[in-house]
Amino acid sequence: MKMRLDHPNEMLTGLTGLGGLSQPDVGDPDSVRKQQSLGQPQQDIGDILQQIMAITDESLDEAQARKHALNCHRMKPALFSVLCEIKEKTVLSIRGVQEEDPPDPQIMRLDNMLLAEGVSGPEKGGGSAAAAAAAAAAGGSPTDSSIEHSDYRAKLAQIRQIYHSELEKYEQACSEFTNHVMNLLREQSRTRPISPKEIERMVAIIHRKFSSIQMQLKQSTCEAVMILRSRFLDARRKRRNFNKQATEVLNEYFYSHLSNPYPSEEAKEELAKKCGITVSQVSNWFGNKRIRYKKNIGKFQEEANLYAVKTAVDAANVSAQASQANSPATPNSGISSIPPHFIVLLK
DNA sequence: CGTTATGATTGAAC
DNA sequence: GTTCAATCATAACG
Repeated sequence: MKMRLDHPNEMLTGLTGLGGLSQPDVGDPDSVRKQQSLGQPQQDIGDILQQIMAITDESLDEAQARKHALNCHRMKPALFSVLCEIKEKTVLSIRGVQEEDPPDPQIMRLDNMLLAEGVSGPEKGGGSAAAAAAAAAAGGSPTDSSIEHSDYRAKLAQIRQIYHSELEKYEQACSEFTNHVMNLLREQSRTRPISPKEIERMVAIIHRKFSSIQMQLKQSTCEAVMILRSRFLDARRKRRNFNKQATEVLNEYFYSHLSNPYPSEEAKEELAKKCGITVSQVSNWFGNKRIRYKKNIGKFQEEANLYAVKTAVDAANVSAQASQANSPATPNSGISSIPPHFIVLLK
């Protein structure tokens, strides 16, 4: 199975666009420069670009020094307060882009499924519980089914491992990136006003972006699990016949209740226990048997006679004992020739 | 091989 | 929910 997982870096590039979004143009380096040369004629843009392009490693120190000088400029506090004022006015327009919806229904759905499948959640113990339940549902003799499912479990564990390592990677990348951005903002807050709310908003944006990637991961993991399930757990692919004794028991019941071959829930449970199969398998068997018997009664005649004799003997024994004990029991089982309305009266 | 038997699944019906 | 009918996919058989 191939897991299509997008690399975190891809979204990092996408995030930069979002980060700048709706950010008022009050604090870029350009405006700082303008503050410094407030009284002088406007500098040519080309000039500035030239300066930027001319920056080299050696000039970085110089730039740092200039920045420091800027911070210590006597006009700085006053300008900063002006910026704060502007910001105060524009901050109103920023609001309203804040509505959140933390309980994303889709991610909840995926989470639930991964949990049910044993991919997320507790280690091995919980993981094999789902597999064990599936094994029980698949039925068959317990000897060979465990071998098949060990393969399944190994594959599931593999998916699980990939899922968790990817998840961890994403989380690490997310916190790293968040830290980076926060540091950047904190650094910038020395030259432009940045409210804690803004930082919060930024962090929220980052987290949202990362959680959308997480959802992709969860989605593809779910897909992989579903494929695995259909490959290994689709019992149709590895059908095993019931053992002889089980079919014996089922046939016995079927032909001894031929007039009404519909076992009740309790009867099904008992048959299931006797045959070492599940209740739904019993239901399947009776469903198949009824339709196939009806379709070609002739073909089953021999079988019917065989079991009829068998149960007739049993019934004879039972009724003999019963009639010996007390009142004549109703030989209601077997190929009863008593009309339905009499049976009703006898109940 | 092809054929038949058989357990499971699916979709419609009640 | 169950049952029927058709169908699928495999096992068992010759």
